[in-house]
Amino acid sequence: MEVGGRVCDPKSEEETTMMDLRRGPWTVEEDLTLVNYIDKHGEGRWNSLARCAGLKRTGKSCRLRWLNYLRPDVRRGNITLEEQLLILELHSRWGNQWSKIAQHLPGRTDNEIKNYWRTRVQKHAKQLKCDVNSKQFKDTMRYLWMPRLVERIQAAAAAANTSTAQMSPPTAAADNLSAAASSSDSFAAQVSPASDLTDYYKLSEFNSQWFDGGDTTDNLWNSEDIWCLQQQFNM
DNA sequence: AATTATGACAACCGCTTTTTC
DNA sequence: TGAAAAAGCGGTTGTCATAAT
Repeated sequence: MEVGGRVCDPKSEEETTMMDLRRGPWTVEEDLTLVNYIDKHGEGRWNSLARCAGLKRTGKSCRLRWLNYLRPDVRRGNITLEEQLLILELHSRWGNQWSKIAQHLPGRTDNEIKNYWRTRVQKHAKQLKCDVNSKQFKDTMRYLWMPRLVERIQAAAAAANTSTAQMSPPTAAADNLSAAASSSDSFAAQVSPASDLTDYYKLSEFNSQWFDGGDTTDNLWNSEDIWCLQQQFNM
């Protein structure tokens, strides 16, 4: 039997299904086996790949491990400010279409973005005691969080420019992000008529006093920010 | 120092869509 | 053209590290 260029013994397929499949975290040996096999034979046809490579894993599990962790172009490490802004913008347009969003963040996986959203963004919604899908929270993102991200990205770029002898212009990506944050076809224009935004602009003004430049990598709100927003939401 | 709570991320599950035969 | 298999996707859960008590 030949599957996707791979030759497998049909008996081994049956035997494999009879065997207990491994689950849970992958071992270094399993990772090496998978990487080496894909290096030699390419990816795809995951069920037969798992069998032929001798991995006691489902094809699904192999595919996920490869796509989310072992692929050479997977980018690891903290989500940057630019990436955060892009995620917020794209999510406001497309909702939970993680794979679609991931396509616009090279090296990031849908799983990683989904995890970011759940652990970071939804956490803020929870702190504000509002639903992550509520208009209030979306507008807060749109008119407070995203502009603040843009400010921080621009500030970081400016700082980098002044601190290096080799001046480089602001990145096109940063420009695009700024444009995205104010683009007319984006979420805000769709769901937030200007007449409804008075309160949020007030909120923005109100909170600007709290955005005093405290700088952390991924927390835009400190405890005081959260308190103030809560007061506003509870009005 | 031990225990508990929390956060981050990896992995699994169930369902839908696409591809193959 | 329809059935089966494979792939893809989003939601959920499990595991581990670290912070808090």
